Amino acid sequence: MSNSNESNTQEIIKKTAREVFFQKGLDGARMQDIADKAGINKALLHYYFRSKEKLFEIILDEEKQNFMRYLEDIITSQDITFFEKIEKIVEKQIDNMINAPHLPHFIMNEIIKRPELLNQVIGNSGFKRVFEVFVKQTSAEVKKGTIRNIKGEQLMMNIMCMDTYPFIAKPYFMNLMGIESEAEYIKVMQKRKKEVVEFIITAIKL
Amino acid sequence: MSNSNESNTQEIIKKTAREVFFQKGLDGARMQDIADKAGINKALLHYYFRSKEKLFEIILDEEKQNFMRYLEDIITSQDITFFEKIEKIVEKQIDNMINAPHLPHFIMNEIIKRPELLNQVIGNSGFKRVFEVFVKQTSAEVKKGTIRNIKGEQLMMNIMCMDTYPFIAKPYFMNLMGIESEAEYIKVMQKRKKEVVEFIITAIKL
DNA sequence: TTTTGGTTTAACCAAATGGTTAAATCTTTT
DNA sequence: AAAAGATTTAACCATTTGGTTAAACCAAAA
Repeated sequence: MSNSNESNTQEIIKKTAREVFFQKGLDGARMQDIADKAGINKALLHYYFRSKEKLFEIILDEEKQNFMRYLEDIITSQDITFFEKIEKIVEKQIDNMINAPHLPHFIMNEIIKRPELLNQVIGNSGFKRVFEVFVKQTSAEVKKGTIRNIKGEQLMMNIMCMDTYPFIAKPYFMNLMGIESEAEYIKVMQKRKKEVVEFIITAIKL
Repeated sequence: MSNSNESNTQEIIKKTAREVFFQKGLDGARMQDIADKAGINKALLHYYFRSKEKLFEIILDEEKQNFMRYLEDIITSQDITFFEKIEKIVEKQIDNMINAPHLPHFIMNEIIKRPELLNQVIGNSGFKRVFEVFVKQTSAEVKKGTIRNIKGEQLMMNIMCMDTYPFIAKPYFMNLMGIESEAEYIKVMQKRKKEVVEFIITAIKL
């Protein structure tokens, strides 16, 4: 390895650590394993990140920002219809899952182990406020008569369920559907986008 | 504690261990913690279950049987309509989640860490075969013209998503919806049953 | 060339943890 | 009362693992 790699090596470590933490969790992850997979040694690991907890916290901080934040723009936008919003939400959410398939499971995992994390993860995201906006928008659409009577909470829940769970239960669904490779599963998920949109729209449209 | 508790104590240990494993995972769980919460001591733990792995394996074996098996009766039954089947599947599945909320997350967690488990969990369940039956039934309904053109794989995926994910992301949804207690969340999930059924039926019915 | 900082090596420490053991105690059965 | 099994206590061991340290090495910048 060459010199002046400060940011480079640091990034390699973080990228590797992210993968290991995603797969094994905080407890299951081993510093030695991270070092090996990053192609460096344990001493250098601690040279950059003082401790396992520190490293974990940094990665959690970075990841939690990617968790749901992007929905704000779509939901608060004024120039598209409610149905178009749903379409964009589904597409964006599934795209994000394709890019970071382990994220929701990882986040939930750590929240279950240490419930204190919940506020840290959700609190800062501001998604709660956006969520309430969506709930009001849903009521408005019901009043307008564009969709049938449904609560925004349930609708958003259904959307998030259908976008997220196939990635949490990926190995399960892959086996069930006889899909062998990750690549093929991603293709199925790409196609699934418009299936889900159609499913939701059909379920609520009047 | 009294004597001749062989089965009794054994059950207490398993019940406690189940909770701890569900919450902390195999790596995060501590034998001392299990012993404390079960109101016994570490020595007795090893007296009944030789090792942590052994204990874990026993619990995993018991739990994986509760995972999805119950769907067979509903799907293969001849005397109810396709829509009634969906209704029963949703109700049964949500009921099961209420009784064992951590199960799917727990199972997925361990499968991610040790992919070899997948065959052990799904293979024996026989659900794959039942799943294929459902897929054929869906095609048949499409041909009959009772439902719109949709693949059985996607439909079943949607059903499982909406039944399961709200329990995996329970802390997240609770916070989002401003629900304070587990009991209240369960009530919401009870009500949700017919919402989900309505949602699905509306999404596919012609 | 000297200096600086990234990197390795290798030995080491302390704490946590799974697991064992032996003896004593208590309870139920015979 | 004696035997057998359940349970506790408490000490102990071996391993894993996070973390530290000191010395040496090496590449690039000054």
